[in-house]
Amino acid sequence: MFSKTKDVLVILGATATGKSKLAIKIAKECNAIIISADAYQVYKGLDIGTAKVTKEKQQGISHYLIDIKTPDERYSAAEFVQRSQDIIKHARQLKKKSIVCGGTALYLHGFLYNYQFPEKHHEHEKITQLLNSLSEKHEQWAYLKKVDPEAAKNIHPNNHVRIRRALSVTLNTGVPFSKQAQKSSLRKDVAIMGISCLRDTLYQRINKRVDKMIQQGLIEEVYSLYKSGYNQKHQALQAIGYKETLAYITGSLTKEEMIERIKKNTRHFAKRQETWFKKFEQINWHEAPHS
RNA sequence: GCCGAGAUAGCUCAGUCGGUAGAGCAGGGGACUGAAAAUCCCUGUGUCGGUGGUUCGAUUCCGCCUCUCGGCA
Repeated sequence: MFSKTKDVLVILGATATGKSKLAIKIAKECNAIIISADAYQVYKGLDIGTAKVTKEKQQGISHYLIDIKTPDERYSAAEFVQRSQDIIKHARQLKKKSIVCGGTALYLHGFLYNYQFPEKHHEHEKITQLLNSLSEKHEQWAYLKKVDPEAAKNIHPNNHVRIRRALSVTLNTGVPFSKQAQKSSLRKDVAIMGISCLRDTLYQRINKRVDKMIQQGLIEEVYSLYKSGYNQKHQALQAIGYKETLAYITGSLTKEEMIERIKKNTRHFAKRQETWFKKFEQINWHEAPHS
């Protein structure tokens, strides 16, 4: 797994394939620390629904990038890439190996291919106003086409989230969004291990895991977040398992609908993860351990 | 047992005034460079329950049969 030149192991795979457990096992054998590549395990209080590894299960292995944010804070791919970089440096000083383990594909891709994200900028007031004034369906896209035709070509007119980002970056930095992304190659210090699972089996595991989450108290967990004042406006509660449970708590879904919805959304999610991973190079695929 | 309603895609159903069918969901595929567990795109052939009849032609009309769901016994 590790070698002289590769002291970082990336473990990736769809949700519910048993990555975390495997990471701990390897970390114990190889004197490694674990860095979580997960967009939602960073949040304190989101434990059951994110399948966060408990302290006991961590078995003394240092886990990084877990519980570093409160649910009202934001987190991003750029922050992950930056922080994971720093942690690996730190680990090297301690003569430890690093395992990057998670399922947030954009983060992993950003890490592996050294994404250079645009300089952090504060959106100018004027630009925010301008963007907000472009409220009609395809107005923003038409505008993007004017300022960055290349980006407009690659982003579907309906994809308002990405259009909005492309516009914001282009207008605030003065450099077209499409020119910001530098193609770079896979970093040399990593080995990549992918955990695969047959679609049918994976879906069964997901269904089972969701039932287990409910048993373990997902609803109570979300309710307590809700009582603390967190709601669907916060990035943290957009996570699968949380948004649906919130809808149940506020009465727009029945319990059965909520559970089915969580399962379905998790299935869709797993499929999207797999689509991402097909793009990654040099993955050594391994069959998921039976659980 | 009688009366009524139904049987069409994996599911829920629409439809064809007779020219072999289409939506939603599920499922499948894809995009992705500071929200990514987000956001978005593409993708629908199935003995139209069985059988006989009318017809150039039936999933559509008629008869019978089977099954399902209501109601009455």
